[in-house]
Amino acid sequence: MKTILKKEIKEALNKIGIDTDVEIIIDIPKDKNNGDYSSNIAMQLTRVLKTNPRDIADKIINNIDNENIIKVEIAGPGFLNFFVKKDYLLNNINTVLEKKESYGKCNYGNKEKVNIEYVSANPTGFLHIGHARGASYGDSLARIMNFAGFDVTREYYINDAGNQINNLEKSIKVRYENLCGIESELPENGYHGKDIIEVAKSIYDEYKEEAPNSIFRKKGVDFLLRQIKKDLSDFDIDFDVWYSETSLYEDKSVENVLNNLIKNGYTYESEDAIWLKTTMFGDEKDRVLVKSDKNNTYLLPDIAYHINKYSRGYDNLIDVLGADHHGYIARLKASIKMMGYDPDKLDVKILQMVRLLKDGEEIKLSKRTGKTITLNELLSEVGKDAARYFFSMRSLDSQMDFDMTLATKKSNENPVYYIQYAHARICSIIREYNKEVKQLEKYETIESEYALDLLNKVYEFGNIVEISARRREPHLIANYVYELATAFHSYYAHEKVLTDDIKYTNERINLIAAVAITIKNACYLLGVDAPEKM
RNA sequence: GCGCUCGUAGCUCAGCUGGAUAGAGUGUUUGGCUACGAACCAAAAGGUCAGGGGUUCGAAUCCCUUCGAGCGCACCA
Repeated sequence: MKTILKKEIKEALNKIGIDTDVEIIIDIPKDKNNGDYSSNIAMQLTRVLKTNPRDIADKIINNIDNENIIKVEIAGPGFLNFFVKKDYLLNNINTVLEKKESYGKCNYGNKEKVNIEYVSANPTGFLHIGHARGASYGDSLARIMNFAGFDVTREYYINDAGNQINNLEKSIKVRYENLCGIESELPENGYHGKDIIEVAKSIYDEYKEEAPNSIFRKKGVDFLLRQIKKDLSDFDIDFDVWYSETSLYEDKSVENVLNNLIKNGYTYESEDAIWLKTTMFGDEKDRVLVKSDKNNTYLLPDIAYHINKYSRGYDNLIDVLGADHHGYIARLKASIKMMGYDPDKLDVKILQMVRLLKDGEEIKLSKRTGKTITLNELLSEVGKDAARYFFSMRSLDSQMDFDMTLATKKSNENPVYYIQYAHARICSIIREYNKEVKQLEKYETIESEYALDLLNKVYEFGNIVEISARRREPHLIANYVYELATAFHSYYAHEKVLTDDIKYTNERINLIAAVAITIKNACYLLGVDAPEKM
């Protein structure tokens, strides 16, 4: 409908002899007295044409003629308010029933290849609540972009090669020795969490007191990675590719990248280390690639990794990182530029920190002390749907508080139940109806304000998916589905669905069935279930 | 000190990238089940959009500045 109106306005402008490249924007006014749709085009054009916006609006109206448009009004300073026939809304009921789980899909993405990398937590411990936000965001974004017609790859980068793995190895070994009754102290940068004790225990169970030195590293990474995969899967988070940092050493990518950078003169040696001239491309200082002890910094293999992703032919790369990594973006992008790739194709999404509260007091997360709340604990205490929705509903930019006591004790206050309740209610009515839901040729009895509001919301869904994908903001879907549930609950309270009038009933059953499909699809995009009973 | 992200109702947050009277939830006050699920609906109250300047027909939104918060500013990852 928006595109029809845009075209209509464009043609009207042509008829008046106005040729402009000003984008025509169609809005849906909050107040229904201002029409079904509105445009501010006349006000936009005042700057160009230097005439009164109401005069321009008047001319446009006189040149608009479309069977779907009932009337156009000029309002306020010069808004064009369109009132349109409701047929398109009513016909949309059949569209929804026909498309079912693919209702809301579109071709906005044009099959472009997108790689989204998220979570990518080091396999040095269990996932904790801080990872949950990124996981939730990345997964929902992948679902949404996929729905919007992108060819999405979900990827997890496993940092199984760096210094932190050496620390992991040492930490496990100490815990293992403790189990064997040997006194032993954790190293300075060791991991203190109970997850490490679990790893040591599993090794002890397998080898008793005769574990060979060589196995701690591999056993540790394997054990933790297995647990990470399980936790993510319980959280309904999937990946297509698990990319190992070690493999970048094995196939010489890291070496090649280093040689390439040296060859092209982007490096220099100083104080026995190899530096990269990232300041050439906007970074605030140059960065070390190879330390004086000949070990690589994190940056070098990460460049190799990103170059690998580029060379796999993605049109767009998305990295999801925590706020504590934002200073890292500039050097990464500078490096990518040096390697001859376009850094603008890489979009780094920064998610703000989650502050964890318990009984209103802040709990500091720390891997060193091992004081964390794991993803696993979160799931068992709060539940997957409540947790997923909670993370989905806020924009990435907001720092959020997660109050465990509130989340567990008052779990019914989580808006996700409000949404699921709407879905369950509809399913319950359809069960009562106890007949097959079939498309109807005509819808003639649906006309109440509540029903039309509800239909409008259902109709909006495709548009919301597209905006959400374009802006890469899943929280728009979360807000949308909440509003849809509100529209349904309100409708439900004002109008009965099941009556003795068969035609009346059939039309309304189709209406609410379409709502249920839309709720379910939106919930799917958020990784939330839409149960039929609760 | 310098960068990034923010500051919106008592609290937690939206606000469709500049539009019409700034919206939800929660909390407070009130009304509604012998109706297809009351985990619901309806109503009231609650605002200097952190403060100050600027840009224009029009600013919570863009620019400058002050104040405040979180996070960065490693030969850590």
